[in-house]
Amino acid sequence: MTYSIGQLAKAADTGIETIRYYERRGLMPEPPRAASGYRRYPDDAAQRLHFIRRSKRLGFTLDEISALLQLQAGGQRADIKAIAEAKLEEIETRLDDLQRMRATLQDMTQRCSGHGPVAGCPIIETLNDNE
Amino acid sequence: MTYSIGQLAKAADTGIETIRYYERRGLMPEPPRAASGYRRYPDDAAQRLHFIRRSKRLGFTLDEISALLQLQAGGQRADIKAIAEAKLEEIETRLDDLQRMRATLQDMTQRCSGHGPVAGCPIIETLNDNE
DNA sequence: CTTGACTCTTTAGCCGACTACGGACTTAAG
DNA sequence: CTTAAGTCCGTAGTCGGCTAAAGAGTCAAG
Repeated sequence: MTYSIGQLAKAADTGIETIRYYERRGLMPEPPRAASGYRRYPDDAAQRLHFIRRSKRLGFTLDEISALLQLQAGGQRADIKAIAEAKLEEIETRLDDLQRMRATLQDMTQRCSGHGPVAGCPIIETLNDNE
Repeated sequence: MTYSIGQLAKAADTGIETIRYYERRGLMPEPPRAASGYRRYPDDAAQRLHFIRRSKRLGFTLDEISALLQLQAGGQRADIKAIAEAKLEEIETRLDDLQRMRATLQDMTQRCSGHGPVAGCPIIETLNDNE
C-alpha cells in the first residue's frame, strides 16, 4: 500500500507543504513517482514522518533530527544518547529561565492591586528597577 | 548630562543597532540631534531603555512593551496587571510543555545504556512509537 | 464525461528581534 | 593636526520552520 502526499500528511497530522519542505531539507527521502509525477510514498514513509514529528515535539531541531535519522540508519547508541542528553540540558536551562521569569511575574501581579492609576503600580516600579 | 547612542548602548548593555531599531519601532522616542545629526539622549532615555530591556527579560514582546510604555504614561493599573497576568499564564503554559518534554527525555536517556549499536536503542524506539 | 479535489513546481513571504553592510561624515584623544 | 573611533542612513540579511500563491496538469467519484 502506498500513500499520496495528502494521505501521508493526514496520517501524520501535518501539512502537505511541510512534507515537501522536509524533502527539500533532506529529512524525508525523495519518494518514487507515479507516471504523472505524483509522489507515491511507501509504508515506511509514514513511520519516518512520525519519527520526525515526535522528535520535534520533544524539542529537537530539524538539523538534530537529521542527525538522529542518520544514526538510526547506522550509528552508535552513544551518539544518540549524547544528542538526547544535550537536548535535556538545553531544556533544563530553558526551564530555569522560565521559572525565574514566572517568579518575578507572580510577585509583580500579586503585589499589584489592579485598582487605581498607574502611578505607584508595583509592576511598573519593578520594571523600572535597574538590575 | 546627555548620552551618545554608544554610551546609552553601553549603559543598558545593548547594541547601538538595537537602540535605533527600537526607535524605528516606536519604543524609544526620537531624541534631539546635535548639529552634526548625532543623537543626544537625555537622562530619561536610559531609564526607558532599562525598562524595555527588563521587560524583555521577563518575556514580553516588543509590542507588549509598547503597550506597557503607553500605559505607564497614563493608563489604568488594571490594564497593566492584565498584561502581566496574561504573560504569566503564557509562561506557565510553556513551563508545562517543557516539563513534559523533560520527563520524556529523562526517561529516554535513563533507559538507554549508551553502549552498543543503535538497533534496540530505547531512545530510537521511543521516537518511533506512534503517539 | 464532467467536475471538483488533488498535486505539481518555483518562488516568495512570514514571524520576532535583531544584525550587518557600505560609504560618508564627525568627534575625541594624543 | 592626525587618526582612530564613533555615528549617520537605508537596505538587506539572519535564524527556524513553515506557509502561501500562481498556474498548470491529474485523479476519483458520480
